[in-house]
Amino acid sequence: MTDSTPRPAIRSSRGRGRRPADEVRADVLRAVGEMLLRDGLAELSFERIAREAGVSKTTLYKWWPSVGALALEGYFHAVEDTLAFPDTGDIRADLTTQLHHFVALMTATPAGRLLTELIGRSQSDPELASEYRRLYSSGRRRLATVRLRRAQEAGQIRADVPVEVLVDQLWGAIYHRLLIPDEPVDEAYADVLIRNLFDGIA
Amino acid sequence: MTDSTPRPAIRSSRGRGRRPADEVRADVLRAVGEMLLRDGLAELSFERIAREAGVSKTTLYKWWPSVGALALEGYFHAVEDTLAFPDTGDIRADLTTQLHHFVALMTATPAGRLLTELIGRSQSDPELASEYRRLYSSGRRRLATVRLRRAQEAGQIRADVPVEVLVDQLWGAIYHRLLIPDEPVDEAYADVLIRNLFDGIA
Amino acid sequence: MTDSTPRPAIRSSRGRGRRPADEVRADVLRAVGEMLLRDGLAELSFERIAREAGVSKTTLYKWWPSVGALALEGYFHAVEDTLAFPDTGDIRADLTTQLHHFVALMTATPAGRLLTELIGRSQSDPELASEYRRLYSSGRRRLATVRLRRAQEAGQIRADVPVEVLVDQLWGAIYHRLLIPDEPVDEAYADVLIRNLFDGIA
Amino acid sequence: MTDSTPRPAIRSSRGRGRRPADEVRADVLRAVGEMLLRDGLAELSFERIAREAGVSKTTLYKWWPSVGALALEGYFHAVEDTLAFPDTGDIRADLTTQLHHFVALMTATPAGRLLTELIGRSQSDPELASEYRRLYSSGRRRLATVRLRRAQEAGQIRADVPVEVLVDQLWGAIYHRLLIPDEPVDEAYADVLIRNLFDGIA
DNA sequence: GCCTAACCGAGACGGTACGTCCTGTCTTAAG
DNA sequence: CTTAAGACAGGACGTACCGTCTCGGTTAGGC
Repeated sequence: MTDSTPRPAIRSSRGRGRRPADEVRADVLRAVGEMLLRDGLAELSFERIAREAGVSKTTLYKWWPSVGALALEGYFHAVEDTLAFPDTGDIRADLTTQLHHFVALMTATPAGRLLTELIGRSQSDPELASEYRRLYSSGRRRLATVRLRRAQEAGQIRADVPVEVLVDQLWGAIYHRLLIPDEPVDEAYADVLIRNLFDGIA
Repeated sequence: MTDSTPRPAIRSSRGRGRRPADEVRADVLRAVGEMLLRDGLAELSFERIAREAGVSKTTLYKWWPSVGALALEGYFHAVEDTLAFPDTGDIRADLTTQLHHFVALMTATPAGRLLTELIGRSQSDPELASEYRRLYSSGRRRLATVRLRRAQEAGQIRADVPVEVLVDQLWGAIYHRLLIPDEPVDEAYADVLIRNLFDGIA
Repeated sequence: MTDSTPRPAIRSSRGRGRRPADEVRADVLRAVGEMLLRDGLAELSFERIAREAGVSKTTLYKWWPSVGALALEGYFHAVEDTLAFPDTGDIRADLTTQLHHFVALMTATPAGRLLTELIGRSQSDPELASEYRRLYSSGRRRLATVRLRRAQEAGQIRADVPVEVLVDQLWGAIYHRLLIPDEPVDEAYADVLIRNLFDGIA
Repeated sequence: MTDSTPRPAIRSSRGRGRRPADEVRADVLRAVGEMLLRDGLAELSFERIAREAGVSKTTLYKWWPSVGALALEGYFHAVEDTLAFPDTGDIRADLTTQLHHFVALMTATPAGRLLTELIGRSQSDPELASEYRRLYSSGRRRLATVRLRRAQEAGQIRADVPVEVLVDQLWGAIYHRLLIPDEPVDEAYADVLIRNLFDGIA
């Protein structure tokens, strides 16, 4: 970490020759992170990123297939949302803890807006879509299913329940309200989600 | 549906003066509908719509606040997906029927892609977002909550369950898989959604 | 003169029905005069005039063939440059007087810029060109030739000199410097113009 | 003049990347020249030029400050009116020769209309005005004054005559009739201009 | 003094151009 | 030979204006 000053494009000299790839990547991701938090995904473009990061468009096109894909990487660089899944042995308590954290992250930090913007853009950016899907399936969804399956083995969830579906009915339900925000998202809402599933609604 | 030929702006005569507003609106919506089904939302732009509908950009900007908002109206003009909610008295059967229809619409017709693209774009188009929210809350979501509340009064759903949340845990769960398509969406999936809620998972 | 208040478009009511033609014309010319003096000819357009004068475009198109033609009329309404030609019997003195006045008008008042702008626009606006030519030939040019011809009859100018050419070599020379302003225009310049012609340059 | 076919953008292939600057400039000037001779200055616009030259608007805006400025350059590219000033030792004969050529150029070729249109537009296009002034002062006006000053040193013109003024009273007088065309412009007219000055009119 | 036709205002309409921004490809120069 | 720098063709943006036209009202002229 020799050079982490903000440096909003002072460079200006240093000629045009080759620079170490890692240095360039770092510059790009730092700039994208800043821009995401400052202006949101909508304002992002290869053009602006190149200008702000002091990097040529050629380089960006070489390493990232679309603005969205680059934004996704910049998002993780900037947000670093570590949603570790607790395991106290009580699945219902652990789910409550986790969903409360998730709701807080989505509603009280910039991560919420960025995430919905990323999902939004992925509807028309195939590169972003597949990358996002990859990260999501191997990340958040997997963490959840692993923990749920352990609870199933412990007899806290019925054996004939496909646990992946629970992910949709818990986190997916929250995403639904984030993406079409006509109803509030808060901890009470998360509690109801859990209660409905565990106690049944009949 | 007597006239579905492409018809790339035959008009061509009739001078340039004012035309009856209704005629113009009809031309626009017809063109947008065709373009949506043919190319998808991503290819849509005021510029292209104006060209294809034989309408001036000024007119478009006067009546619609954003491409997305216009696309939304064109979507309903083209798709007209009437998802009436059945009421046989058995809520669980009715939900199954409705969700099966919904799944079919989303996976077997162009409506699915258009819908997710619209939700996607609404993440960065406030005009589209508020219009979509308005239609959604007063449309699909309301139809569902009304039916669910009736079931609640009939004692088929526990009284302390806020029925709006069920919308998120049924349709919202489906939207989740449509928007982040890493797991399949089919009738069996819909059945599990219903079973989990009615029977509970514990 | 019942209503000569500035009135920058207060109207706002009074409905839409027919108004006396003279009242409308007066409103238009007043507004055009103001706009010309304020912004110059380049900023003028039927659209803006209609807005500022509280008059409909239909009316403007009905009475004036082009913006330039309307501007020309508005110019005379606003500037009212009465360049009467003196006649003391001494043509050289009278020319000096007249040219000094002309130079002053062109360099010290807005009339100069407006006039060159009008001549400029007339190069691409045939309606303005012919109207301007008509006014010019029957106005300034005629006043000058009449006075010059009288001097010729009085023996102050050689009989074989076509006096119309003198207009070009006096006022025309000044126009030249006004239209391609690479040399100064002042009273000394006017004096030299007269001296060159009367004394010869050989 | 081997290639004067219209050629409405044959290129069409070659992708979209950067092209050698000289090639692009040449395409632009050729197209502008053709358009000027075909349609005149009034029909010229950045939009049309871009379309016809197969060049992007960005490029035009980068290199030329206004349509007029580009037209001026295109004019010289197309017309190439070399009005060399003869020097036979007899200034009066040389002036006659030169003015006859000038009159012919202005009345018998498209150059005349283009020139007056350019001067016209320069009244409301500062970029064009300053560029035109620069070219005019360092070109035609300078050629004339240089030749006139030499005649003055040779005693053919009185020493106290500021020769720049003669330019206004000869060419300027012609411009006057070109710009406000209410009197004819021909060789006889040119002769009178010279006679009036050299012989005096008194 | 009433009615109706002529006319006006308001402004929507199809177009064209503006000047800016961004995309994805390509060239040139520097290292 | 890679990188930076950025020019290039293309296309969309949102705005302004043009000249034509529709619509709704008002007023004035004919009765």
